Amino acid sequence: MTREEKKKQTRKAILEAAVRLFDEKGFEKTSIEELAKEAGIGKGTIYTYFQTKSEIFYAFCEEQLEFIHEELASKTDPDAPVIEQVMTVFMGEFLHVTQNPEFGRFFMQQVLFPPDTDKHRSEEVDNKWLELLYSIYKRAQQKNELRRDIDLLYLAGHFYALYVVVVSAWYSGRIETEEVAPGMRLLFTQALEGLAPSSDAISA
Amino acid sequence: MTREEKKKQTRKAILEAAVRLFDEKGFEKTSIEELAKEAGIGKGTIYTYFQTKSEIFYAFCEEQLEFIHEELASKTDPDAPVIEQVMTVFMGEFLHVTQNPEFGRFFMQQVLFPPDTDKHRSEEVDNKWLELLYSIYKRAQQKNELRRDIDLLYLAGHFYALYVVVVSAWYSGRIETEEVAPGMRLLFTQALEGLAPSSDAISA
DNA sequence: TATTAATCTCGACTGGAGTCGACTTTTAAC
DNA sequence: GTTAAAAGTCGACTCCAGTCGAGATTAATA
Repeated sequence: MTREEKKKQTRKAILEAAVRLFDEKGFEKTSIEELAKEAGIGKGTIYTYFQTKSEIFYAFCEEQLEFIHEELASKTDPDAPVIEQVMTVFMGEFLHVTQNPEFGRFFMQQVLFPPDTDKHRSEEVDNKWLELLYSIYKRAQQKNELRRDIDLLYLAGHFYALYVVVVSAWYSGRIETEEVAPGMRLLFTQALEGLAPSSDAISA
Repeated sequence: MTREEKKKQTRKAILEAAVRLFDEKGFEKTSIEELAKEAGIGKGTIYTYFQTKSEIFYAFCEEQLEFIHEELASKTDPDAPVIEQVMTVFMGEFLHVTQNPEFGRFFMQQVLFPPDTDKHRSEEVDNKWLELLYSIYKRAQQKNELRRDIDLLYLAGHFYALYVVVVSAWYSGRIETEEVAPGMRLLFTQALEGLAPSSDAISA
């Protein structure tokens, strides 16, 4: 069907224009009208493909996620201590997200505290992450690096929480870029000393 | 000076109008023009008192914080176990922040990931919280409920991180309202089992 | 191919945040 | 008290996200 194909092409054209413009001028400074022009269509047409500007943003994130996921999956050594794997993943994410700080800020805001309309979208993004992290935690549990009586979700939540607060501290200007990695490592270590099965097992 | 006084009055009038309208219709649905009308001044005048709409929001937060702070300070029993004190504070904050979910969502977004222009403002809000929490952690360290070799900032960051991730889970619809308190308690307990000085000291 | 229904496209339009410069009020100097 | 400058007030204006309905394009039927 010619019609279906055309729709897919148009959708792709919008997304490609979005990648180009968001990368160049950031999300907030790119207007829908510009985006439409860049994609070679009318403004109103955008809204038959995406309901809001932020929905375009989510689609954009999914593309980026796909990319960074592959990179990270290949970078992490499944036999390294869990803290190293988690550091690799989160530092990779941090560097990627803050490459364009404006984009990253919006990304964090939307994923952590989505408006009702975007809940579903933000959940999908989250789930992709959880998949990647679950495999790390599960393996660590099997290797007895992490307590087995803790639910994977709470394990994931615990580490994720620490990551978020570090990124937040960076955005608030409370820590500098070079303090991010050591700060994160310190928090993870603190967490591990409690999360580890035996009392005085792991330490920095 | 009559002029100074007048300015203070006008500022107060704007803030009072803001409290009324934000409370009634939420932040995003209150337009500056309405706000100006309610305060009995012109739209442009608002901008001589506050640079952006979100700055009005921060001033509003400071008022709210003042209020909830007093309430929480009186509610927390300094002799209770640290986990109880922390639960009281964060659950109090959670209930307050999510009383108007739209407001709370915006609040969390702005305080955690402020745009450059609002960094200073968001820091002030944070610092007020840290003051309250520091006193709890410090006392707990003295009572040997918390490890003494951990910097207060990292202690605070650790608990705060867990609070944030729970609120985020609630906003993302991953947990229901009645799961917030037990979820938070579970995470705090996990954290404590590592943060506590001796190996098997505290447990749920 | 002609006709009609369904679908898609568009840009003029609405409403709200933030700007700007003309206008008004206060202060201060004489 | 007059007047000039400084400070404050205002709403018309710009810019942008999102809406809407009129017009164009495609699909389906005969």
